[in-house]
Amino acid sequence: MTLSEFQLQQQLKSRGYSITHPRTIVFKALEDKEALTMAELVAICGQQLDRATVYRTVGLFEDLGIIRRVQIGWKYKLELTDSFSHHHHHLTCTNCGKVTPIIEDDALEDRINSLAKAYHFTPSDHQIEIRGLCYACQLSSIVE
Amino acid sequence: MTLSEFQLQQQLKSRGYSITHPRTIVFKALEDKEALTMAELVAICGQQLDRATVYRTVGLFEDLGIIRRVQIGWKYKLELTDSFSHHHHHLTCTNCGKVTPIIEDDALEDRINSLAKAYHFTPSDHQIEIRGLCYACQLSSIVE
DNA sequence: TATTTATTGCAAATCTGTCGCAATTAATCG
DNA sequence: CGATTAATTGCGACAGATTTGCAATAAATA
Repeated sequence: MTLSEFQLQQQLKSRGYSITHPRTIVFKALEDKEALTMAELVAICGQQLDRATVYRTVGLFEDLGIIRRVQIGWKYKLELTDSFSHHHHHLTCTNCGKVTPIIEDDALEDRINSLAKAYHFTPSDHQIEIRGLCYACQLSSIVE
Repeated sequence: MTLSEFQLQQQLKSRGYSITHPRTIVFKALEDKEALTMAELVAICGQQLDRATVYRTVGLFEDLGIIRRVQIGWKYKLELTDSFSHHHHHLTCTNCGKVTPIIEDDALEDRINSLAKAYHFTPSDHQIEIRGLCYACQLSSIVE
């Protein structure tokens, strides 16, 4: 069992939820992966789990702060929250669709927090998506 | 005709699309407004336009860079892009759902652009959503 | 104003996400 | 470990969101 999996079990147990096979499957599907769309997640788990179960599990995990939704391109995707992965943001290539994670940047995080404060907000989470052309697509667009 | 409306017509014409009544209606519905959900937009235009037309127009406007989708809470909303409004981001209250626009902040924008550059990305757009508690909800949560 | 082509409305089809309920599984306790 | 209890799941049905084909209509062009 991975450390994250152990954490998951703690989280569930401490909040009075059972540790079930479906919940473990959904969690593993998201572990150490780039964000997935709901359709992708259902496709991965779908052979073993009912669609409704995947939806219910995602809902529960969101409530528990285990996963969060982030917008990527036109859709939202699901990924583990910072407790189970590393805080990061996303670069999306509008040409090829490739998603690159941006590792945490203190200057950026500080600015975000100052802004929230300036608006009298107590921030709990935030997401940033930068859309544009990745290096490969810039090169190929020059060639064309 | 507003300046923006003129710009819209230029955009459409220069890319070979017709300037139609439905397209004008959808554009006006979004002009000078907070971001709308698709359901809200359909409700506003729905009496004059077919649902399918609203969807098709939104798709076209996204392709043309006239409108963009931003994530607000768990849903996406639609708003005019920077060429037709002012660049801004969003604070979403996770308690009452209120959305507050954050006016442009140079320090933040600079950092975003530097990061994109560091990853060899040519950025075209970006969006930031900060989730948390607004001032009013912080006060009421203390009272409880 | 007539012609040509793009665009729209309509209806049907498809996805997405939700719900109630009976069957199953996990947790608890002896 | 096996029986009991309560939570969870799978299934089928359903409501809402989004897409599509096609005939009717409107915009652009000359």
